[in-house]
Amino acid sequence: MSNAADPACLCGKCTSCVIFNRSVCHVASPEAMAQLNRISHIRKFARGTVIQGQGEASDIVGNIIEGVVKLSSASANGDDHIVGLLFPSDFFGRLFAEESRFAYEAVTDVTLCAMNKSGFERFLIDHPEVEHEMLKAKLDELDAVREWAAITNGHTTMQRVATLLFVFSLRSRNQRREPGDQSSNPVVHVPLSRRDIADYLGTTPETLSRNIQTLARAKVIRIINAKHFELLNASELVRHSGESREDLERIAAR
Amino acid sequence: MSNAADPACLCGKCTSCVIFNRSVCHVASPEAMAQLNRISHIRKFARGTVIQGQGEASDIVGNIIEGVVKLSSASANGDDHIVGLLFPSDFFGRLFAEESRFAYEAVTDVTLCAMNKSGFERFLIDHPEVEHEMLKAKLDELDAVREWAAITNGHTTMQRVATLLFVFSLRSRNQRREPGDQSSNPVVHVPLSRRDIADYLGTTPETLSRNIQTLARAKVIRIINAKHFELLNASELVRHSGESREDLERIAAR
DNA sequence: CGATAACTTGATGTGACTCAACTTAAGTGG
DNA sequence: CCACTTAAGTTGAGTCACATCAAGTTATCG
Repeated sequence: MSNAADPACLCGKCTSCVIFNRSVCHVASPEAMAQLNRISHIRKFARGTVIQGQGEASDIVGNIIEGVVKLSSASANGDDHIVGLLFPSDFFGRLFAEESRFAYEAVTDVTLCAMNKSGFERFLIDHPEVEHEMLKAKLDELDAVREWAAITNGHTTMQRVATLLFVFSLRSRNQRREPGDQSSNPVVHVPLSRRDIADYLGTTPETLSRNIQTLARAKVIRIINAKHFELLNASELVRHSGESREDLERIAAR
Repeated sequence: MSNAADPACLCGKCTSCVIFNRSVCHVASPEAMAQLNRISHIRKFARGTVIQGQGEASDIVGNIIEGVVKLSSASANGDDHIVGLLFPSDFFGRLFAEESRFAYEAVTDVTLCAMNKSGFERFLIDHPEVEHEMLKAKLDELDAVREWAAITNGHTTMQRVATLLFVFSLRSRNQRREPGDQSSNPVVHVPLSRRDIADYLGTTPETLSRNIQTLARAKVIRIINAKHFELLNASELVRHSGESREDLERIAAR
């Protein structure tokens, strides 16, 4: 296990990292990289695992390497709402706080580049250039969360559904097609259950289903299976979203 | 105008700052304070002024000393939504971005401790301890925005109205009463128009008005005038909000 | 292959938006 | 300082999108 080519070997872990360019790590100096290599370790969580419960003491942070994590908040009356989704290269966990206000749950199988929270906090003090990058990332995230809040607030369910589908289509643009799929149209992969999508959009599974079926009947999309859709008419989808294409692309970009 | 006691004199501006303790400035060293004193200046904006338009190049940043600023986003179809409110000691403006995604508008008369954006960005590079404080503040803000999004998403209009009133009551707890007000009950001051409140809560002025009147008929509040309410029954208001008191206090705290 | 969960479809009720009239407050100029 | 104007807020009636309850259908997994 001391082979330098072995991805599990600490020595080369970060240099072969698939999300390196998009994570905060890319500004780290060689010395900082070596230290990150020392304090980080790969951890995997199965789909459905609650990585961190709401209100629990937060002790791990890190970057998502693979999979999707949902951030949710349960209110007093019991119903919980998804307040965010984290994708590969997104930073995971809550720095500089005793506990997490939100629950983190693996929506798919998840691979994490995990670090001890206080260990990483100490690292940041020594490496302001990484903390600077972290601040920039969080400012972008703040804008994105506000933008998403504006969408879920002021739009119809159909507009939200169309927005989500289009944004996911842009995100999964460069992913491989489903096996056996011959079409030249883009395939949108939404790795969430209907319930999770509904929670994220602030609606119910029933209403969500109706809207998806309506889009399918209108030949805007074709339902391949519960989590895959063929995009038949992108501009119609944009029209249904009520947003301009530029705005949608900006949302997807983050 | 070179008198050291003169608040307009640069020399003593920051040391007499009323929001110093709550702003990021409080971690600045004496040397850093001197530099902040040099690059900052007080600016005032009249109620209704658009301090920065959506998509405009952002050139000024700073702290709000007095007043309320609304952050809003207008979508393609024209309707705009308030995605945030900024209060005294909150940081204003968008660092590390060419333009602002949102419009900043003075909801009341506003006093700002303004700085040139790139000037402050350069200052942060030299003073990582302030940038660190900025990161912590933004992480708190991120949680608060997500929490608010969860509230506006999954609750009825009445619950949102009650939440807003209660949170504002906690915020204005230590403010002076309206002149001539004899009651011992707390007075909630909401310095926003019905339209602005409606935009913030994701509803319409009509529906908002109906809910406020319902609360008044139920003797939960008494309407003093359009922007002032006497809080007659706090626990009933909490009950209407659908949130636990602790959650509401946490939201108000930020 | 049977059991359980996820998803879809249908029928029904209602909260909130819309359109419209009215009332009250806030500015403005004579 | 008061009449006039205009904006802000309230109230009412009608409609509709969406939630809810319920049943059926299709996946998923042991």
